[in-house]
Amino acid sequence: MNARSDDKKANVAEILIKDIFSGLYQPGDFIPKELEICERFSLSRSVVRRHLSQLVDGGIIERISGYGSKVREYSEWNILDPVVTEWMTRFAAPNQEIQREVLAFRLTVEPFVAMTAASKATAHDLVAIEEAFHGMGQNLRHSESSEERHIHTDFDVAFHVAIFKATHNIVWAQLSHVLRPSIHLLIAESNITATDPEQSLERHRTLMEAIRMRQPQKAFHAAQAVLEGTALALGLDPHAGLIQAQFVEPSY
Amino acid sequence: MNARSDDKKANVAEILIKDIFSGLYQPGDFIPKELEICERFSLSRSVVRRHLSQLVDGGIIERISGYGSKVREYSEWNILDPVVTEWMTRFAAPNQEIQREVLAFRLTVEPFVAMTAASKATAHDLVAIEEAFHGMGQNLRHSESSEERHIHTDFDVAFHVAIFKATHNIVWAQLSHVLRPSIHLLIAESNITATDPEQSLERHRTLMEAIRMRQPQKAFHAAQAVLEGTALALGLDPHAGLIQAQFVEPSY
DNA sequence: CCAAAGCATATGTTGAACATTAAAGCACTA
DNA sequence: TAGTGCTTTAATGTTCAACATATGCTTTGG
Repeated sequence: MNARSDDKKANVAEILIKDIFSGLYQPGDFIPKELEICERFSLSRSVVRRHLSQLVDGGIIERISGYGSKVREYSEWNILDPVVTEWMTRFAAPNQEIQREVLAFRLTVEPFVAMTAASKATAHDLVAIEEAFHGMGQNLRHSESSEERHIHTDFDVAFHVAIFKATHNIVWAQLSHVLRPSIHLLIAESNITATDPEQSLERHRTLMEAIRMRQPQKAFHAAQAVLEGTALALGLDPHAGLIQAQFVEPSY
Repeated sequence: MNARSDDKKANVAEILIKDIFSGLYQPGDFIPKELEICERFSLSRSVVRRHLSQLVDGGIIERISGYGSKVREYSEWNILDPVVTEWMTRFAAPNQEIQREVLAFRLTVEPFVAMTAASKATAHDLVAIEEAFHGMGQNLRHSESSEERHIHTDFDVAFHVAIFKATHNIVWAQLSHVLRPSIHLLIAESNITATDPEQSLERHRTLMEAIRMRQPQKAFHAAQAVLEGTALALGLDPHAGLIQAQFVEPSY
């Protein structure tokens, strides 16, 4: 009877996810059987099965009828599933490998998104972007407590998502929803280790102004600069696996 | 007592999806209540609820406790969810609007993927791409029966997926899984109406060679050419709602 | 020694009872 | 008569228990 079994409201899916992320259950391993989980958390089979099916939907586990539930290889996980990215944000923050992959993807995609936004953004979009930016500035100045930092991070995420939406393309808008937790993860991590938050804010301002002034190419480079700043704050090499720089320069 | 109610094995989720795609239930409308569905298809509430929750996961419907299930706006749909793309592939084929959206999605994304693949592809990746390409060529020459055409389509899909994988980025690789059904849809449709399959094959070869020769810019344009060919075969305007054209043209 | 039948166990499916929520109708009051 | 609050009604949400099916292991017969 540990602390867990007393908490009737415990989200079994999240507890299992934590155990999987921590390495207690590794790919190939089998997690406890349904009835064991039922007994341990004093839950009915229905609720346990519903939670387990969340893990199945996320590609985390594979259920073998009459045998058990096996943890799948990391490459099989649906990391684009909003539920999974949410879990990753909350429970797998220290995983450098995944951070690097997500950052590489964003470095490929976000400059292009910013460029599109620069040519498509309406006044309404600019309002959203500007509000997020001002929120970042406000909470930057007195970011003593961890709570203040959290608010700053929220505005930072809102800033990036607003740019995705300003493309007025349903695909990018959808991707922003999916990437949202990942963006949150990267920002939260980088803000902790950020050496110069003022400079980061200035990079964001440059990006915002480029979009406002309808300067796609400038927006492209400004977005790159923002993400490179994030990469440096994380101690990652921003140029690992990048190619679009050589693509853009000729157009100057 | 229509034909449907006799088919006990009818997949309720798919039937509802078909009705929604056909416009019988439009965004804002309410679909039939659980018990009505139960009676109409002679199914228990458990199975009906499980199917309805699939639609909820896909963002297709919103369930309001004590009231009903409302069809959500198209923009709310999780078109990146593999299940949803699968449905779109199978039930929305005649829907030009959705085809256009899917094509716009790929036209936005695949040139970037090809570009990344050109700088990242290993010899092993090239083998996969080349095998798919040769498979396309083989089944192009004697594509009399519909079965032969099906094989050709499979190789075509494999070709595009192999390029996604060649980026060696887990996010792009995941996106290829998600896009797979959509790619299949577009290719199958375009192959039927294709006026010049030889020319299409040649465009694929150009793309493959660009990746092999590590020429990111050439790969970018080659991927665009392939997709524009697909668009023309579908009778769609490849430049409708696209933005990267203005980005690419300066580099000519 | 091998193979087929049987057993034990774990997951899959179903139906019913009960709980919760939201809209609509009704009565009471200012 | 308009408005407020309670009751009713009908839908969705939750839980439980019984039964069905699949898998691995054991036993038994040749």
